[in-house]
Amino acid sequence: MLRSHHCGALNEKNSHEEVTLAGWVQKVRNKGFIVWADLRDRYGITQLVFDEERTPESVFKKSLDLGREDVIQIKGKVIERESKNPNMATGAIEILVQELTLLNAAKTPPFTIEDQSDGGEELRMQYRYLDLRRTPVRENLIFRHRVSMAVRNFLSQADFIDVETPYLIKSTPEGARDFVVPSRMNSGQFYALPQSPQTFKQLLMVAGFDKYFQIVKCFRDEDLRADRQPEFTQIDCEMTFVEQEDVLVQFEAMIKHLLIEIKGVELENFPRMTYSEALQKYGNDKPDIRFGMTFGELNALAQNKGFNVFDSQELVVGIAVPQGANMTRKEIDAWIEWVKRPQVGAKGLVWVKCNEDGSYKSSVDKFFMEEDLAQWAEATGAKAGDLIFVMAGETSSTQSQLSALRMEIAEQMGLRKADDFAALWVTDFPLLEWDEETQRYHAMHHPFTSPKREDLDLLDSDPGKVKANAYDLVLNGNEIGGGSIRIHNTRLQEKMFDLLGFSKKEAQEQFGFLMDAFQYGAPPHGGIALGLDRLVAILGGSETIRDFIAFPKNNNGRDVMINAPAALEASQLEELYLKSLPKNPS
RNA sequence: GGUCUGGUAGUUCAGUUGGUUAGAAUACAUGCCUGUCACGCAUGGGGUCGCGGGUUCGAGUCCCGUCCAGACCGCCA
Repeated sequence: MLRSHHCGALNEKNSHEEVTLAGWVQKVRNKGFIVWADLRDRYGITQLVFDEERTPESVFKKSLDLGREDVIQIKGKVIERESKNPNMATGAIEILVQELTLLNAAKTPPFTIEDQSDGGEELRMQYRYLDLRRTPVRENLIFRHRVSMAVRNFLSQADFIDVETPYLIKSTPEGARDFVVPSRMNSGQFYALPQSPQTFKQLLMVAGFDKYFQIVKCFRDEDLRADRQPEFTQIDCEMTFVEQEDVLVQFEAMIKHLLIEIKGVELENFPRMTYSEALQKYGNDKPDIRFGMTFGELNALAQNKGFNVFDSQELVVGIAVPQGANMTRKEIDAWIEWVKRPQVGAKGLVWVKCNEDGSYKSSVDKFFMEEDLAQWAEATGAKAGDLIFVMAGETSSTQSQLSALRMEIAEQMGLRKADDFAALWVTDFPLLEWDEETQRYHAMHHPFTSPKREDLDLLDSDPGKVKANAYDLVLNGNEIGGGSIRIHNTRLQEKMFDLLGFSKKEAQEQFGFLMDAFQYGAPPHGGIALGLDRLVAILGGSETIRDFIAFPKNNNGRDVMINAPAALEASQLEELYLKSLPKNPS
């Protein structure tokens, strides 16, 4: 062993002990007659002292050459400090060094390895192995480890079995774009990386595994976001002989367990909200319910009163901003500009100030009486001192625009607190979604989701109205999981593919194995998949999953450290039966 | 595919209306310092102002294009 202790271990009780330590030089403070060096490892920092009088001369001389991030080993004696540092775990002691070995000298790193680094995002990603030495980044990964272990322990104790499923599978046209991998042994053919182990876990249910889980990488070739990476980790679960209620109860218990174990927070029972209720009240199928500002529909109150902008629209809807009445005209205008940005895309914003004295002042005073505005206040739940923002337009876009405004206002008012947690289930999603572009239905969840029994008749007459046995788990306004009760009947599955525009032949080619399996005694089953990256980030108080991934990709899906993706040599392309492409001039 | 913001010293940033030799902090180097711990003090080196073009007597600054980064919209069964 190169060390007897780690750098967070020693305190007064170890005084006079001879120890051997190894680690990285965090910082050197040279006072002339005496040199201190902070020695760092994963566990902490221990101060080394080199002294003209008490350290052998050759060792003292060597200490003058120590630089940041040098890897060293020292032997010395634990002594009490003359001036102690109460802010450090090891602040009462230091090591009087007798021997110093430079194990590996380090170049000066391009940014400081401190909690508050001077390095920017891009540079730290390029030298991610240095960034990972920083305490906050290291602790994020250790935090992830704790969450992941808590999940494993919980599920294992609940009789779930961890089964690995293949990464080299088959591309399917449904859903996200696939990452594909050319096959050398099968010319012109390609594997695809799984977007989810969906069909495999269903086959495990057919195989009788009863309860399965896997913490597994999934891959989607779509554009990135702060909360989306092309490869990400799911807590993938499936259960046999269950109905929707069983799945919700099981995984609500898991999330509650995690919150207690990881954050010491006890959650109330999760509210249940239907998809349509979520849209009506929050304009969003993943509402943040930690604060109010719920939607108030104003169609009946605001239409046909002479204000043309409202009259022709499908939906007039408002929210009450608490204590918003004292906003200045300039601040209100800034919000109007904000919603008009192309990312939000609203045409405008009507405002009503609910003054403390019970009077109302609005941007539409010409068209509405105070009595009208008082009714709006009631419909949106606005109290004296609040401000009402109103939007009008086509239902779904207006809902999402007002929702964007609601979230941004809450963010700026500090209502989205990182250490405040509220989860809910969103249920009764539509089974299908009409896609204007391709003029056909898409599965809202995925093609294996079962329709609600009471809606089976609608499958032929009005498929768009069919509700699914599908549910999402929402935490603090983020979708952290989604699942469904699956189809386990061949005929229903065939019907589903038919609705989605698959020919019999296509369905057979792509999912024949699954429909075959359903004919050999497939039990009723269902499950859920939770995004581990997002879950960890939110529990850790962030919505940026990159901070909780050891080696994440950047905005363009690149790993700037290893510089991937990259071009292939012509010989390699040939071997894979791929034509060589013109090289990117960069 | 689109919108917005940014790109100036190793790093993080400032740089006014277009006008002298482009600054600060930090990091780095050298020296000093008898208990530092964000040590202190002094000195020093360090710049293709992302790249290309244009306007102008003159461009870090204005215009066009382009590349890179970040956030978002589309997309994400």
